Amino acid sequence: MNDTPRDGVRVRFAPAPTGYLHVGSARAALFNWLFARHHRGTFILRIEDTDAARSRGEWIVGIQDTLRWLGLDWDEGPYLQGDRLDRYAAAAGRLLAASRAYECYCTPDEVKARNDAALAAGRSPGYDGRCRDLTDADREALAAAGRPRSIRFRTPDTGVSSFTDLVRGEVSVEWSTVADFVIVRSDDSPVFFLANAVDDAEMGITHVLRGEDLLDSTHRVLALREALGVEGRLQYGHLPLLVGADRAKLSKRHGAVALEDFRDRGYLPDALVNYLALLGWAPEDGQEILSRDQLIAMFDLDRVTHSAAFFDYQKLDWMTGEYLRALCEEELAALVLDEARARWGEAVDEASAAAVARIGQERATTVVGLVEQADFLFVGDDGFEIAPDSWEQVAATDRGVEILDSVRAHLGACAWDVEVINAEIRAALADLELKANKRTMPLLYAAVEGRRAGLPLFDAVHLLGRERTLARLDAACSRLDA
RNA sequence: GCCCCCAUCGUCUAGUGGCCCAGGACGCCGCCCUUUCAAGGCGGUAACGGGGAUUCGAACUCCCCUGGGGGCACCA
Repeated sequence: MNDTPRDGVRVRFAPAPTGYLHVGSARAALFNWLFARHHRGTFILRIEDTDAARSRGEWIVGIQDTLRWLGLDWDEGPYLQGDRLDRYAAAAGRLLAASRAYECYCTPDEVKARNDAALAAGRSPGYDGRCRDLTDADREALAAAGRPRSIRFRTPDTGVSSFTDLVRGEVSVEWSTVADFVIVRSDDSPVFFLANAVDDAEMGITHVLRGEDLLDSTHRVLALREALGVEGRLQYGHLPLLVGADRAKLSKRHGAVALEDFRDRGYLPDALVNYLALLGWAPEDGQEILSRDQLIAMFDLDRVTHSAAFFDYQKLDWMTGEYLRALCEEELAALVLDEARARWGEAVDEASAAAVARIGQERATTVVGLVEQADFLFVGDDGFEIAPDSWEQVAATDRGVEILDSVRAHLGACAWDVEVINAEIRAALADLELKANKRTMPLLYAAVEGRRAGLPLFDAVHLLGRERTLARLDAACSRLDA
């Protein structure tokens, strides 16, 4: 597959292991992956675990599992920043020696208090530079007094920082509005900016694609690279944010945002990848259903959009349905079996699952939704019940008792074949001069499937078996009669 | 408070000065099909935030306003 020479693209996905993989991060990972694959470059996974207080080993594992589930394979890594602390310390030392950084003895609480005060007074927050020009004597005194020491990067006082964003074009800011920032904590651990700049340089990263929420921090990282004397060029591209219904950055309160949630709800990785790719990017020809290979072939940063995108669960559902319906019977049967066993235990047999897949495929939207429609089949007879709202709507059916009785009689001794069942039920209704339509059928659906709408009734009855079907018809009948 | 980014149907978007009284997709509405509900087919509703400027001509260029979002941590 790869006899074409690489053009040297090296990108990375660098999540902090402080929680599950957020769908917004996954989208960023996907764009990096697509970019790398499109250019036959290298996709690197790097774990930014410099925040010891929030990082957890289990998340490192979880993020990798989820990336694999999504099908985003990486070529290098995972590199853990926790394994590379000496490099960051060395870099900090160089910055200190060159006076590009300085030791700061303000505590986080003090800085925060001063920021709050500034804000309250109508001034801008941001480090006020108190420790910027300390003398050696000052530092000795502060250290002797037992004050903790962090290291801050000295940002330029004047001038403009500017870079060409891969998706937005020229982006610039006045240095005077950018405050000095901490690069090494008082416990000597490196902060994101430092580790990030050092690693991108040492790992030979060529392009960085990340969320727009990191746009402002780019100037600071670029300044760090410059101060560190990094040679190679690094190009940044900032992707539009994913937002919820209120247009705010997508978060937990908007619904499912953890990738595991999508997996648990029966979404397909291919469908999710396809949908995510269309959030902030569109192919030239407007086609929407795209395979991974097509995405890779067509992906182009020039076609990344600039404004925030609303994560539309409805469209995701539609797209998932498209993929489900395109699956072959065996593939869908396997998914149904897994989901049914997750819901109803190992007792669920393969044949039933396969049957559900076969009769439900053309109506499927999600695997979970499909299996829910088949609950009537998997639930034990003592556990079967008719959904209250369905019963309510169906209980008023004209001549309900007669219908149930008639159907019961026709199904009592006929051959057990879908087509025969079909004919018998129609005959049962014909006896009453009724037809199989939306006025009569919902009652039967409710009686047999526990809901007024669901999998095709004749197949459902066939799968359920005569005995169980008759019992349910009886139960519904006596309930209606009461 | 300051800084940055963004601005086409409800939503995702196409559109880079005339092909646009703006195209596609999801959703929604209607019809058809039909054993329910879906799925499917057909049709419909619906948008260039406002104001200037440039131009023979602006959704597309520039400016202002407005609106939305993001950032300003010893989080990333």
